Parts: sequence; C-alpha cells; structure tokens
Amino acid sequence: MKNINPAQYCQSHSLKMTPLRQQVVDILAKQTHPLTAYAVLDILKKENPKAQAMSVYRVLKFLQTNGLVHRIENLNAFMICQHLSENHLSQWLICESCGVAKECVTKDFQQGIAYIEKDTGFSVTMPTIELMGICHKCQNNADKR
Amino acid sequence: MKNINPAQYCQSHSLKMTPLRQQVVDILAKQTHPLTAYAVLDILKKENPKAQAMSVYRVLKFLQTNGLVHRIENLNAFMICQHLSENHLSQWLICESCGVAKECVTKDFQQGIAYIEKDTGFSVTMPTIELMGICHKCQNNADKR
DNA sequence: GTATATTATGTTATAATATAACATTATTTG
DNA sequence: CAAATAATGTTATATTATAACATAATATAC
Repeated sequence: MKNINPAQYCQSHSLKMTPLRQQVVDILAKQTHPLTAYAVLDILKKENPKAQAMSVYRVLKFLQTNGLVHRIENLNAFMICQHLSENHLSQWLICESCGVAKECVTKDFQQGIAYIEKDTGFSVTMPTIELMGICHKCQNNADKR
Repeated sequence: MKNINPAQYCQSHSLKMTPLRQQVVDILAKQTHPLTAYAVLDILKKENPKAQAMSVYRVLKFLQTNGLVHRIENLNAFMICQHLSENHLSQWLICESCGVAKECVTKDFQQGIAYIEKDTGFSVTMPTIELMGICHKCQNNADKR
C-alpha cells in the first residue's frame, strides 16, 4: 500500500481521473514549491492552450476534496499530496527563503487535536498546520556569507 | 501580567498605538467571528468615512507583525489576539457552522514543533494551526433537529 | 440501445482580496 | 529647528476566486 499513484488512488476510491485532472496532477507532481492556481494555469496552457482559470480552480477543488492535493493557505497555493497512501493530516514545512514545501509528520499534532476535541467538544473536520520558517539548507547558506 | 490590553501591550513593547490602529483594534476586539479586511473597512468607515482599504491592510499587517492580531488563513480574515499577555502560538478552532473562532492551547503542538525542528533542522518562524470543524454548540443544535 | 439524469468542462463576466507607487502629514531625533 | 523616519492618504492595478449559464461527456434507467 506504499507509493500509490494518483490514478491508482482514484480507482481505489472510486473517483474519476479525467484527462484534465491528470494534467493538473502531473503538473503539481513535478513541483518542489507550491503553485498558485494561475501558476498551474500558465503551465497547463502549454499543453492545453484553451484551458482557463475556472477549470483549474474546479479541478484543484476536486483534488483537494479528495485528498490528492493540499492547499497551502499561507501562500494561496497548492501541493501534491506527498503521503497519498497513508491516512494523515496536512502538515507542512514551508521555507520562506527557498520556497520549498515538505509535508511533515509528528504524532504530537495528532495528539494535540485529539486532546482539544476531548477538552472542548469541538469536532475537527479539516486541520491546517503550516509551519513557515527557514529550512536547514537555507540556514547553512546564510551562515556561509 | 494577565488581561493586558492592546494599548498597554504597545507601551510595554515600545510600539506606537495610533488612533487608526486603535480604531481597528477596537473593531476587532468586539468580534467573535473573524473579519476580512474589507469587513473591517466597512465598520471603520462609520466612524472614519474617508478610510480606505490600503490603510486597513497596513494597520492589520502592523498589528499582526506585532502579535496583536492573528490572521486566519483559511478565511482571509483577522481576529484579535485572545492571549495577549502570554507567549503562545496562533492556534485556532473555527466553527464551519456558526463561524465562531477561538484560540486554543495545547502543549502537544508546541512539542510537535520542537520535535520537527530537532528532527529536520527546519527553524519555524510562524506556525499556522487552524482547526476547522464544528463547535460543541452547533453539534448539539444539529442533534435537536 | 436510446432517453434521461448526472457529472465534467467550456466560456464570459465579475467579485473579493491584496499590493504598488507616489503624495502628504505627523512624529522623532540630532 | 532641520532632517530623517514613520504613518497615513490616495489612486491605480494586480492577484485570487467565484457566479452564472452553455455545452459535452458519461452513467443509469428503462
């Protein structure tokens, strides 16, 4: 159940992977940095010149709703899910210097959410955990100057 | 050091609390729901008819940078800081049904961030933790129907 | 297999959110 | 007080997102 790809994921979740959706997935899968909807559109237009913003937003919404893509709220941008096969929260490390975004995992967040739900009766449907900061590499680069 | 107000906070942090900033703070302090910048503007205009979007964005940015206001990224909206006197992360519970937003606190998030920093070398400058969901009250209301 | 319903996409227009650039006013500091 | 800095005013415009309606593709019922 590891390294499942988006098309397989759609099959096993009875979701329809259309050509347009696949194009958007393929674009996002190549990125190390989050892309805005319009940045996706610009790339998409190279292979699909008639593509339009509305379609991109619709596809992104579908992909996000179904867990294939995460939205980075701090950047109004999107990343492909990096842990497709696992049941997980969207937790991101986003470097303010180089712009690279990586999914991160720690049980503490899961625990924190469980604690808060128990403590307050609040039922979490969608957690957003985004840690803006400076990645290890960029810290080293800064040191060298 | 409890229940410090924004003006006092500015004094103790050598920040300038101008009339415009105070007006925006006062508006936000009355809310249980996050307000967008333009929603703040609409209210602000009642007492300050010449106020404009640019000014509101500038004031909000100042207040956010200095920890008096938090931005709710999921809503493009702003809330007054509800724990001004304490050193804390921005952690929010946001009800998708009634729209009420509350700051929440759990050590687990703090721990999770510490763990990730140690594990990856990533240095967090600004965490965003937003838990969208349904508050206790709204769950009860739904049950009654 | 064709009609009907449903889902996906196309298309145009516009709403909502945010910032750039430059001018003016107020405040601080030497 | 002069010069520098910070805050706000003002206009224009960029960026992000959705509404509304049309058409095409696919699934489902008969």
